[in-house]
Amino acid sequence: MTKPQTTRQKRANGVESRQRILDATVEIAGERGYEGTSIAAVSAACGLPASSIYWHFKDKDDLIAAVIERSFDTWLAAVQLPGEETGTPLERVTAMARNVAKSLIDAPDFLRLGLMLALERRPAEPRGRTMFLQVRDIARAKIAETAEALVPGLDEESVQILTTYAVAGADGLFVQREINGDAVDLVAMLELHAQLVYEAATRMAARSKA
Amino acid sequence: MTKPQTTRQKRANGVESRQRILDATVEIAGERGYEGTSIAAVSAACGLPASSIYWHFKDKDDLIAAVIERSFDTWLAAVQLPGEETGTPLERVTAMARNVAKSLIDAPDFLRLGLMLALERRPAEPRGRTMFLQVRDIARAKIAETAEALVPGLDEESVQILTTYAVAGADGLFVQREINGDAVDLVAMLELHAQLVYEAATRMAARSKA
DNA sequence: CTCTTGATGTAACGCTCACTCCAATTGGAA
DNA sequence: TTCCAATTGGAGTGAGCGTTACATCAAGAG
Repeated sequence: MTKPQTTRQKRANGVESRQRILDATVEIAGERGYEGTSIAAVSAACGLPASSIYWHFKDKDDLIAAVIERSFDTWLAAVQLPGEETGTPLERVTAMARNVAKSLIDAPDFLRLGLMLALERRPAEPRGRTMFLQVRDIARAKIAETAEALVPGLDEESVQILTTYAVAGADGLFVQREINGDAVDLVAMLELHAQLVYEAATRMAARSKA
Repeated sequence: MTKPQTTRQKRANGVESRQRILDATVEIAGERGYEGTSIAAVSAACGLPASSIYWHFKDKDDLIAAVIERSFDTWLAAVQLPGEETGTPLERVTAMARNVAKSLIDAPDFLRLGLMLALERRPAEPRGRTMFLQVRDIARAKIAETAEALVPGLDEESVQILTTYAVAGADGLFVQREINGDAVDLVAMLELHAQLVYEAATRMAARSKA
């Protein structure tokens, strides 16, 4: 997900410029969506001319995809930081939810922009949308994995249902917070969500064994 | 929400034209979002020139707001149709969730376009977004009302938490279905959601009494 | 028939869009 | 010093945007 540094490049501020362009883009795209993100606006926000943007990125599609990629890296780093891997299964699930909540508060750009792209269905699907769905599947797979590890005895279908429900709850609560702002206590809500999902999981596992 | 028919107007197809414009707009806006919805595209889709669109609607903002308004009416009619008002509280909540699921499958435009508008945060907020948030609060109030009626003993804060969680689950599951298509059984997932919310509610009520 | 009003058709307006061309600058390599 | 390649600056492209002006048409009213 990060560029290999084959040749040392200190002489010009190319790398820094690239970051500044991405910073400006994630801000604007997170506010106005794909179509609403104009190259002129990005240029004004980062202080670099349009030609520089097109030197660093092939086209607008490429720029948006790069933003998704980088903001996913940021979010993934935030969500994986404190690896609380001790305690009861319920405690571990709750800690996981708390991490997700904090990371979504600290780095909301990834999910906000991603959901906007995901809801749009234009004829020629932009690369950014595909990229979002791909990295989202990675997160989904990790959740499924965790479910199987912490709640033994779950059949395949139950895991799928629980995973879908878990992701949906996170998405929905995130949307609520985006709409209502700090009035929504994302940490508390996601902890509640984790608890409810965990209970549903244990019940499904018990039913599956019987 | 609907126009009063003061004078009979049979001579020209004005009312029908208005509907055709709204139909075309909801289709395009549901695919491409606010900025992606061009008057030219709407004009091509409904077969009427741009001037007709501007005769029926003040500007693009007005057009999108009208689409939100009409699709909310459609959705509200769908969700209120079969008034299952008998049975245990859990059965009633589940029936309610089933109605919501069916209505979202039959008339997804309202929520899809609304969520897209809600996630966007442009400087000059479009009327369509405000309209969506308003009608969404209506739905939210109805859920809170139902919670208090079916689960007595809930304090104010618990009602707010439960309502937020209930709406978030519906939003999130809807998004999942928009992304993954028919692979997501929206009816089953929302029934599960209703069950989990109901159990959480009874537990909160019990804890509140103690 | 004429007059009025609702509605459509045609053609443009000024502006912004994504994108390109190319000259200028910059700093390390030779 | 000369050269080269990585960037930047700025002007410009045609296409599309939202919106408007205005002529035109259909039909009920007088």
